[in-house]
Amino acid sequence: MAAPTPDRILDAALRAFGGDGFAATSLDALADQLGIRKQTILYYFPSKQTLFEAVIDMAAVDLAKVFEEGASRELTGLAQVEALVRRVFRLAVAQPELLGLIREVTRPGSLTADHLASQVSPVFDRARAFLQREMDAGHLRRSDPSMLLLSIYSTVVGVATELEVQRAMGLAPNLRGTLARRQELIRFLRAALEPV
Amino acid sequence: MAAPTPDRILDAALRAFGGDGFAATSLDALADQLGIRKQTILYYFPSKQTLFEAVIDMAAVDLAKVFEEGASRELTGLAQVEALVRRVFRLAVAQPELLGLIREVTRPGSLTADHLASQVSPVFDRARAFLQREMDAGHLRRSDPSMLLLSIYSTVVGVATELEVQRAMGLAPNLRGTLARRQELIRFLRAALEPV
DNA sequence: CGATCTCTCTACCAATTGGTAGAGGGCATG
DNA sequence: CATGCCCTCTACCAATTGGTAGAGAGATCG
Repeated sequence: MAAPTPDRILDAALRAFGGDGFAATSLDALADQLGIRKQTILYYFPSKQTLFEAVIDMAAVDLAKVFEEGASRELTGLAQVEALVRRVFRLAVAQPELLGLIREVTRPGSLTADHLASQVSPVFDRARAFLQREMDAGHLRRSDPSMLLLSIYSTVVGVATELEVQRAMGLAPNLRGTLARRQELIRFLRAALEPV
Repeated sequence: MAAPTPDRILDAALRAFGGDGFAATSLDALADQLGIRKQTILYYFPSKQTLFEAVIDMAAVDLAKVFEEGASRELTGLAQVEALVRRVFRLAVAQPELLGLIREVTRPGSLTADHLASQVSPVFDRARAFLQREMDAGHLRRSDPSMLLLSIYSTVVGVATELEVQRAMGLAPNLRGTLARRQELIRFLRAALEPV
């Protein structure tokens, strides 16, 4: 109750947009869920699109934080990659909607893609530079850093996100299962990345 | 013009649902695009949900085909995995909406997930059994087949699907780029999978 | 006290949604 | 010709959508 209204709206909107998607989320439903009227939402965010963009901006900050967090620790090579995977998984458990939001935005033809891209690409640039440095130093097996990053990204987000696929494969989507999946993914990445 | 109306509807619906999502697709828009009336759609598919399920069934058949295609060739280990990756990429180029549809269905809480799951899980079972066999035979590095499969799946679909992410990373989303990405992914998988 | 500002509300609205009812045309079969 | 079936249509509809207009409550400030 202490949280200011705009923050509460952003929070609920993140869950709704990330969970159900932009089109499937109605302002009325959002308002109901918050115990306020739709017009209160429109007072702070003049249109649904504006609200969506605000949510993305907020999400981008959180995401950047996840990446930057570890950058300071000065771990090398695989240790850094592993730490990143752990952080993304922690995020996936704590805020699964945030990863869902990414998938919503990265839909081909999304008008809002640029919005996220401009915020996230510097983060990617730093990550890429890091990988390049570690390869040059011999701490990681050599390969194209951009594509390596894309592969890591896709795998981590995919494994962390695609609950239904996991269910279809017969993997129980509980916490223990998630941790096991994380472990397996790290082994997988290690096998692919550790220097020969 | 020769194609029967229901087939044309299914085709357009796959593109629309896979590209824009279920909620963002309206029957009116679909009909307009086909040059028919919405009621004609509702004649063949009594509700939007029914149409969606029909599209999923159709997609599941196509997907299963992609997997089964290679199963007969009796390639071993990595060669088989590589061939599969190539087939999925070919599919991603030819019918990107199909992969988009998967992501739509695998959204958490999707009511239609069971529908796809029941069709796809036998395919996964076979793939899992294959991996297990190849590991036992020493053709692949040993690891948990389920999670390995999930990792492969996530990576392939992710790399093939997330065009906008790629754009954000500065990778041009053209055909040449896609092929390069495929190549890098195969290298990545090989590094992770080839027996020590 | 009166004025202004901040916030949330009620009251509407035009447009779009998925879906129903049923007319009518074409074509085959009796 | 008549009957019935297959298909696509026009005509509607109730519900929901995002959004506008503006009232009113409460605090702040002169």
